[in-house]
Amino acid sequence: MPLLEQSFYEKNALELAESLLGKLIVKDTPEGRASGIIVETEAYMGAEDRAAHSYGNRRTRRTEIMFGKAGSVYTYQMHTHTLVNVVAAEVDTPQAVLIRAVEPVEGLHLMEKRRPGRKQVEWTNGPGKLTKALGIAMSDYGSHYTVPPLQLFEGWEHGDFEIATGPRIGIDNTGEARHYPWRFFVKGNPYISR
DNA sequence: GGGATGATCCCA
DNA sequence: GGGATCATCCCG
Repeated sequence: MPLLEQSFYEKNALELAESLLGKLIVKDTPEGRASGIIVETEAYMGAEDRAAHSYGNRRTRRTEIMFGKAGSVYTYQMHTHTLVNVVAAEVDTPQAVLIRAVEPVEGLHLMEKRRPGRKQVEWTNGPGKLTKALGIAMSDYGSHYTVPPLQLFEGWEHGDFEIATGPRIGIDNTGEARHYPWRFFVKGNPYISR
C-alpha cells in the first residue's frame, strides 16, 4: 500500500480533513504495529478560527509545529489524554486536522491490551481513545507522517464510502466558529465518536 | 510560583 | 451530568 507523499498534505485544513477520510494511519512500536482507517476528522483553520489553538497566530511551544511543514505530527495533551493532528497548508499558516476516530485494521491484540476491558468499538471511537489504542504519544510531536514510526498510507478506494459533515465537537465557547460544519466523517461507520 | 483552562473520558 | 486530573499558558 503506497505511502502518502508530501504533496498530499499541502492543501488547506478543510480539504485535508476530507481527503484524510479512508486513509490508513500506522504506528510502529517495539511491541508491534497497530493501524486503522481514518473515519472522522475535524479541520482547524488557523489564525481566523476561534476554535483553533493557533487562533490569532498564537505561537507557543505547544502550537509551534502548526506553523511548520504540512504533514507534520501535532500531538497535544488534553487532561490525561493525547490527541493527534495532521499539520496542513504552507509554512507559517498554522492549520491542522484533528483525527477523531479510526476503524481498527492491524494489531487488534495490541489495541485490546491497551484498552483493557472495553468492547472493540470503544477502542478507537474518540480522539483520546484511538491514540491510546494505536500507541501514539507526545513523543510523536514534531515527527512527519512520511517517516516512521507514525505514517499515513493510501487506504480505501475513493468512492467506496460516503462522506458526511457536521459541526465540530467540544468547542462550545468559540462564537460563530462552533457552528461551522468542519467535522467530516464516513457515513454509517460504527467507529464514529459520540 | 500559581491559578485558570480545556479539540476528553468514564462512571453514575 | 459531573468529576478526574494535568500539561500548558499567562500573569505577576
